[in-house]
Amino acid sequence: MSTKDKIIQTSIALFNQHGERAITTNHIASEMGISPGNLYYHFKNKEDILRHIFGLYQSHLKENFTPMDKNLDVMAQLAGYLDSLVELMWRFNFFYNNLTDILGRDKELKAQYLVHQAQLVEQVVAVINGLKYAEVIAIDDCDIEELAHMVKLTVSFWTPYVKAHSKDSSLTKQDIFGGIVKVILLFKPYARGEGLEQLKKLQQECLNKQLEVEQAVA
Amino acid sequence: MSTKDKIIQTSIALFNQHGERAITTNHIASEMGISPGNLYYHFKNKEDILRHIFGLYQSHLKENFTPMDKNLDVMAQLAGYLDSLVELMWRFNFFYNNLTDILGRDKELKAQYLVHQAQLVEQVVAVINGLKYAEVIAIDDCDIEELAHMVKLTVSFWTPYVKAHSKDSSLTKQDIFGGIVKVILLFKPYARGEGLEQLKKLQQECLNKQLEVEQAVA
DNA sequence: GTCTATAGAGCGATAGAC
DNA sequence: GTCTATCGCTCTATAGAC
Repeated sequence: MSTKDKIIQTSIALFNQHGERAITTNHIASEMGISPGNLYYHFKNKEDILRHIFGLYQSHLKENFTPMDKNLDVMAQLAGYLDSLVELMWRFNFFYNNLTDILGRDKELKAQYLVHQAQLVEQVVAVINGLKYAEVIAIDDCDIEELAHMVKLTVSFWTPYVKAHSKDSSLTKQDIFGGIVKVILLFKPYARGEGLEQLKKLQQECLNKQLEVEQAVA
Repeated sequence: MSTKDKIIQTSIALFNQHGERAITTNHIASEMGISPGNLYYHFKNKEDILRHIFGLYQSHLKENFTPMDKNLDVMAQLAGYLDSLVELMWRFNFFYNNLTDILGRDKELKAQYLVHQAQLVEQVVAVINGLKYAEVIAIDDCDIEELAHMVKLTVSFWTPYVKAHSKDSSLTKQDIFGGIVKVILLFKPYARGEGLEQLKKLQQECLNKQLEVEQAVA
C-alpha cells in the first residue's frame, strides 16, 4: 500500500477511534511512524485528507446503491441496501459525529455533500416507491419524501446517538444493527398483510446477525 | 444581569452561531468586552461553562416535561410538549451539533447526561402509552421503546441534519418546525380513525406556525 | 471583581538536507 | 519520497496589580 493510501486508512481508523476533532496531522504521522513533513508532502492539509475520505464514502455508496431493478425481488434488494448501510455506518462513523464541523469548515466539501445527498434522497424515494408498488407498504404520496428524510437522518445520526448513550463513548459493529432495526421500524407501521410479515422477518434476521457478531467477538 | 450569567448567555449565543468547536474562551470574553482573566475568575474553564449550560437545558426539560395527566386531553398535552421542544431545539442547538465531542471530553457531564436521557426515554414511553390508551394510535408493546428512541434521536439530531443540508450551514427558527413535523410523522402511521385526523390537524398547525414565523421575519 | 501580561503547550505548515 | 528543524500562531490558564 502506498504511503498516501496508508495515510487515508490510518486517518479513518484514528478518526473513528478518537473522533476527528481530537486527531491532528501530527497524531496521524506519529501513528504511522512517519514525519509530519512527509504527511504534508502527500496532502495539503487535514481538509485535503477529509476530502479524499469523503471520496471513498461516495464510491461506496455509488457501488452499492444501484437503482432498483423492477424484475428482481423488492425485499431482497432492500436487504442488500441495508447490508451495505451497515458497512457505511461502521467505516465512516467519525464523519457523522462531526458532520456540522467538517462541512462548516470546507465549502468545497460541503458543495459536494449537498449534490450527493440530493441524489441520495431521490434514491431513497425510489426505494419507498418500489415498496409501495410491490404492495409491501401503503403510504400517502405526500408522506414519502418526509419518510425518506427520516431514513437518511436515522442512518446519519444513529452512530452519534449510540456513542452519546454508551458509557465510554465506544461503538461496536453490533451497535450498527440496532440502527438498521430502527430503519426497518420506520417502514413497519406502513406495512400491510404479507409485507408486514416480510419486514418482521427482515428485522429478525438483523437481530440474528447482531448475535452472530457478538458470538464472534466472544 | 451578573457577569456570570452574561458569560453563559453570550456563550450560548456564540456556540449556536459559530459552533462550540470554533468558539474559545477568548472569543467569549472579547465579545463581552471583558478580559480573558475575568472569565477565568467566574469559570474554571470551558467545560465548566458547558456544564452550567447543560444545567439550563435540564431545567428547561424538567419544567416543561411534567408527567402526563390522565384527566386532561392527551392531544393538548402532546401539543404542549411539542411546543417546548421547539424552544429546546432552538436554544441549545449547538449542543446537538457537537454532542459526541462535548460528552467525550467531560466524564462528569456524560454521567449527568446518561441519567437524564434514561429518564427522558421513560417519559417518552409514557407519552406513547398515553396516546395508545386514548386510542389515538395502535402500536405493539414491543415497538414502543424503539419508537421512543426514534423520537429522541429525531429531536436530538434534527438541527445538525438541517445544518448539513443548508447551503451556508445556517439554521432559522422556522427550520425547527420541520423537525416537529418529523416527530409527528413518526406517530402518524400508527394512528387510527379519529386519532389520525387529530395528528394531521396538529401537523397542519405546525406548518401554520412555520408560516407565521416566516411572515414575522419578512 | 476586573485588568494586564505572560508562561507553557500544541498545532499547522514550510524550508532545506538527504 | 522522506526526514529534521523550526517559525508563527492560537489557545489555555495563571500570577500579580489595581
